[in-house]
Amino acid sequence: MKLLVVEDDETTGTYIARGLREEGHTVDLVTNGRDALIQATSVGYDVLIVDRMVPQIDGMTLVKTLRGAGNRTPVLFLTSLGSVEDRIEGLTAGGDDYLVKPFAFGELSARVAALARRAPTVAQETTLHAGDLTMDLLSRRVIRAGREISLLPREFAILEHLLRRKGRVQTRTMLLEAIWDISFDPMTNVVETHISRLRAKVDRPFDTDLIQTVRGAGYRIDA
Amino acid sequence: MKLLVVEDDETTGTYIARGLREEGHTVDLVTNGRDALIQATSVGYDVLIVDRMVPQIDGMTLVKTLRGAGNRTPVLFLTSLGSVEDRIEGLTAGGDDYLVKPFAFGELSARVAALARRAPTVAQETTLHAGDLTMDLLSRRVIRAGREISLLPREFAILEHLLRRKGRVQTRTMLLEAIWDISFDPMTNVVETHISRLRAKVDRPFDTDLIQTVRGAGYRIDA
DNA sequence: CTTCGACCACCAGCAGTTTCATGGACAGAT
DNA sequence: ATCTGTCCATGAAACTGCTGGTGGTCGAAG
Repeated sequence: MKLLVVEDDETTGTYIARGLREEGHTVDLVTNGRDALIQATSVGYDVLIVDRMVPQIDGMTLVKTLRGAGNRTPVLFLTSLGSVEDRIEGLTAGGDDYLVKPFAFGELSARVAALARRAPTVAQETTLHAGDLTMDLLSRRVIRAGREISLLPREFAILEHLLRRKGRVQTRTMLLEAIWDISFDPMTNVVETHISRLRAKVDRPFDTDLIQTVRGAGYRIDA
Repeated sequence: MKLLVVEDDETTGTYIARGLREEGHTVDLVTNGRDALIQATSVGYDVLIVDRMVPQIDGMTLVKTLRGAGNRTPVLFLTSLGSVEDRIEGLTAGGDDYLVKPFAFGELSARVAALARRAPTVAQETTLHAGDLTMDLLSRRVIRAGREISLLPREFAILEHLLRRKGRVQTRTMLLEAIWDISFDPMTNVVETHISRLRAKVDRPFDTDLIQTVRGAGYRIDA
């Protein structure tokens, strides 16, 4: 099982990591929130073990950020704070379990195993690609050929939708339902307009066109 | 097996219902979307057979509504013409299969049986093959001998129709009804013209011909 | 067995229609 | 006031159906 431990206290961190490794798991250890975010988004973990109090990005914010980006990896919070409020906050932020220090290693191990069993994880994508274009869902950034492209929210949503369904034609109706959440024909060319604006930013300044029109059907980004 | 047929055309509806009853199934028949919704939610069916175009609530919306309510009954769509857009939606909106009218009853029967078994192969039937040619319905792409062929909507529809009925001769009349949705002779040679254009793209650049003329009858793609 | 005529199929080009792209105007939200 | 989302009008491009000429096929008659 692949685990990430986020703990700034060196002693505690290595102690946990060694214990889990002895149980046969692969363990990465980072000591601050930013590294944790990078690791968690670039590597697929089965469970994250996160100290509430770590430098740069605190554990709570870290998890909220991951959840916001669609990452559903189960999280076990470690904390020396044990107030009821803290627990509630931890659980509602998307953290799946909570362990108050000091704890017996056996309990940690058992909870990690339980979390992993409860939510068999598939590594979550946080970046989407097509050709020389990269979309980072966490930072909400789009880069093409080294240049950053700034997109409006709606444009971002459309591009994300197309990228997630790379190679498949998306009809106007599908887009209307997915992006605008309406299931009827608005009798206008909203979709065309937004596609046009998106193209102006994403395709026009570059040589090759990513967004393709499929006449009589819809739009598509090539695989 | 308990089945619900949603079809507003009386002739077709009773035809389907009788055929299925003769196979030993219990069949309910309704002629509009609202009755269908009521029936489907109050009675447990094994498969729904739904015409795309029915009064009050159209087939598409009906199924979406059911899915939204957590109903996972497999659905077989019946669609007469079917614009390209309609077809793509049918494949991805939660309907498990679709059948283009006119169809052989045997085919309907087989598909219903497959759906009831929840055979995953049916739902994934989004690519059609013949020789070295592959048609991907989702991406709306046709590849032959590694090369991509770009087809116009009508050409695409014809090729799809022929591929779905591989080995069987399709008469001009059948094509007119299936692709153009007209049941009279237009007194022109539309079909020939489009077949010709299709051949120019699909057959001429290659060694062997897929589309064969059956003199005095129609066209066929060999199995 | 060949020839002829009738029929059928093929195909290139044209023109009408439909569909799509785009720039600009406008209204609502922040 | 600025930014965002929507609507509208226009022009361009794509698509479709038709026409008419050409070539091929079949059967019957010579």
